[in-house]
Amino acid sequence: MTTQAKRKASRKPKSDRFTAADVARAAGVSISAVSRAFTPNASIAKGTKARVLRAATQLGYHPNPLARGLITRRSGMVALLMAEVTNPFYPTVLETFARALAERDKRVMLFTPAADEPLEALLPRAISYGVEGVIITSATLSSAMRAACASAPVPVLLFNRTLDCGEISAVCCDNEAGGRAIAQFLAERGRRRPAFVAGLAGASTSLHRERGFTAGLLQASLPAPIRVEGHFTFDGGIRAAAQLLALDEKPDAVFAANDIMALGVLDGIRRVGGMAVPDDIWVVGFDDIAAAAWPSFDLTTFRQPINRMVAETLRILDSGEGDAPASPSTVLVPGRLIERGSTGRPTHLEREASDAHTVVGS
Amino acid sequence: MTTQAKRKASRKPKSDRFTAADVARAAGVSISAVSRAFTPNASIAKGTKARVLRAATQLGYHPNPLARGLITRRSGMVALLMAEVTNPFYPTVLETFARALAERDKRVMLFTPAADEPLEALLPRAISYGVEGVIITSATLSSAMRAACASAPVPVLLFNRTLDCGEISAVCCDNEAGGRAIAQFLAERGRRRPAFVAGLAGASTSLHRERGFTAGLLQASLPAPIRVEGHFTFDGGIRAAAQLLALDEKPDAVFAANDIMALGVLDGIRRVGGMAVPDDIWVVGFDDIAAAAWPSFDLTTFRQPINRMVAETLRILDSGEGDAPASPSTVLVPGRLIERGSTGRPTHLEREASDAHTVVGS
DNA sequence: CGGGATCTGACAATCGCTTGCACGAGGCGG
DNA sequence: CCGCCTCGTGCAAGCGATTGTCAGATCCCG
Repeated sequence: MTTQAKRKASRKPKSDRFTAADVARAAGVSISAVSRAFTPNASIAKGTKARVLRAATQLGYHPNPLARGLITRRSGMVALLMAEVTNPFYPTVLETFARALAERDKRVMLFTPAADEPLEALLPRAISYGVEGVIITSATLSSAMRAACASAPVPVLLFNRTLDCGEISAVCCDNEAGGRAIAQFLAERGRRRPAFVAGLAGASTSLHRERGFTAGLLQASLPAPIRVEGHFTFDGGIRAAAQLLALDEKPDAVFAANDIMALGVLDGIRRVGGMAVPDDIWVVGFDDIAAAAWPSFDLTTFRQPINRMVAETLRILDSGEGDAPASPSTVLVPGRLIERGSTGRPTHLEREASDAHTVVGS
Repeated sequence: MTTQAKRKASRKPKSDRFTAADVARAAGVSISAVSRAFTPNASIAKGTKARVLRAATQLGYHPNPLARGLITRRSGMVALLMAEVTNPFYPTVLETFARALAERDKRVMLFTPAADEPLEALLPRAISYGVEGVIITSATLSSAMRAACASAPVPVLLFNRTLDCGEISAVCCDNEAGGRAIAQFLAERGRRRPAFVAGLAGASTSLHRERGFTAGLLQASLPAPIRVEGHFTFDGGIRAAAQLLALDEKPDAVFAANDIMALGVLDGIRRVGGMAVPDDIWVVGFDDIAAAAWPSFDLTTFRQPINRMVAETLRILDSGEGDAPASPSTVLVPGRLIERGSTGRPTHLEREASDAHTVVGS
């Protein structure tokens, strides 16, 4: 009663939300009981739990994540450090994470490094929010950052990149296998002068894709690829195409380390003129972003299984929440080559025509 | 000393982070003083504040946002409810918000509605995290949602959509003016049979752009546009193009309610064949996403000033944090027509050639 | 039918911080 | 030179939850 009076007297109504005390009163139990009702396998009688939950539902009560996080250090939030939002691959990743976490009743907190700000400044901030884990998708990692990650009080995970030192867990598409698959594919189809458009210098993704690609070519008795830089951007791809087509001995196949560059390469080739895809030159990307499937591009690419990668990431995160932070593990998820028009596969229109057995006049 | 011993003896080291108590000890003041040092215009002597801040910097201390949020209800987080992450316009918005908020030392918490989940279920969850504001970018708003927003204990803002009832604040590009500008532009350049590709039925953006477009056409003594639906998606744009080109009297200009549909329209036109852009038909979009500028598309579009829109949104958010939640306001930010090849402007290549006065052989 | 083992739920301390309140120290005018 | 007002500070009571501890209720079995 006093509490109620006090609550009423308090100037601000605070919020219309109910607290554990309200639920406790409604269910005729103590606050602890309410807490336990919401704590998995806590010591509470089945009947009491049911009563509490019913009252809670009726009042629309949910435990306050902030208050809970203050004590348990588990706030129901996961930090996502993401730098390259301009690459369409990452928004998809972001969305997949958000949905997958929402299913576990967790939220994603986004950290985007400012231009001048080093990544490692973000980590303590994220941790101070009591996040349950940190997922990093940034292309390169300074060694200072590496150390900070390894000694963080919460699990830190790398997504779509790996680290040679086995200090930090990582989930990644099998980039090397992908590069090799592409090399093999191109070799089998009779391509003889391959080129590679690299991404950023320090990025493991670009590195591993290139390594696999080169190895695969070698295995097929082809020369190492002509190599140009594309900086992981569309414009970089355009410039790369210009460079490649300015060569005396032009390549007959280009593998760009990601889709956005590959699209740039396609546009660059069109712009320069004189060579046509796929008649004179083939183009292959990596990621399988939505635009790769657009008719204008119809880009052959290596699909990264985002769903599986996200699922693996969260699995590791969950397993790392025990007291002993599970020893760092690196998970490589296999991808898949998606064959489209940029490597000679009939375009939609032609496919439809050839698929149509009852086509008039055939 | 005793405290220190206790801290050491405590089983879990909790975290290596320091608390206000540590800083207080280091600076030789009380915990309250530390708190006040970090509270803008709190009653604290200048010297004390400096001493505290120095100690804090030395220890790398930052107030715990969770604990602070528990009391003040201001956790330094802003919720972003965003449904359509597949439209490349929104990742850019997301990033802009993240950066702008980071400058104010705030974070963005992302809420993505699950397929079956109605938007209004997300709002209480967001509020329970003590967010300082909620920004909604979802296309349509149920009336239940509207009511929930209006009575929320924190400022709720609509981004890139407006509501006729003036209950909720909104920041939006001036869509109607944009539609009108496009109509005027097409009319002046001699287009005579306009078409409009609509987005989603209930979306204010599509509605207002269409209204402005139709009004502008009327003003220029042109007929109302032929109208097809595109559902705001690339594939929808492709289908819309097919529909339009199947007509007996084909349009000579298409305005799609957003860029992603416009790109689809371009690809659809190519695929159907028989008509060329811009020789036979013009295409205009809305948003100015990155892909609109790609040479393959070279799409004329109406640019939304994301930076200004985000700035306005945060301004309203800040102003709404006083006790009296400022009366709902709707801000319309002007956009700008970006003329490119899809409406007859010379392509990059041609521009470069004509710009180059010293071109060999000219 | 009674005693001990097993549960269950209440009490209270705690997480890290904010803030109303009271109090002591100065500054100033009278 | 004194009292009053102001300013700065520390104390302590929370914010809304979790959780170890412990007393009372329940239950089983001899």
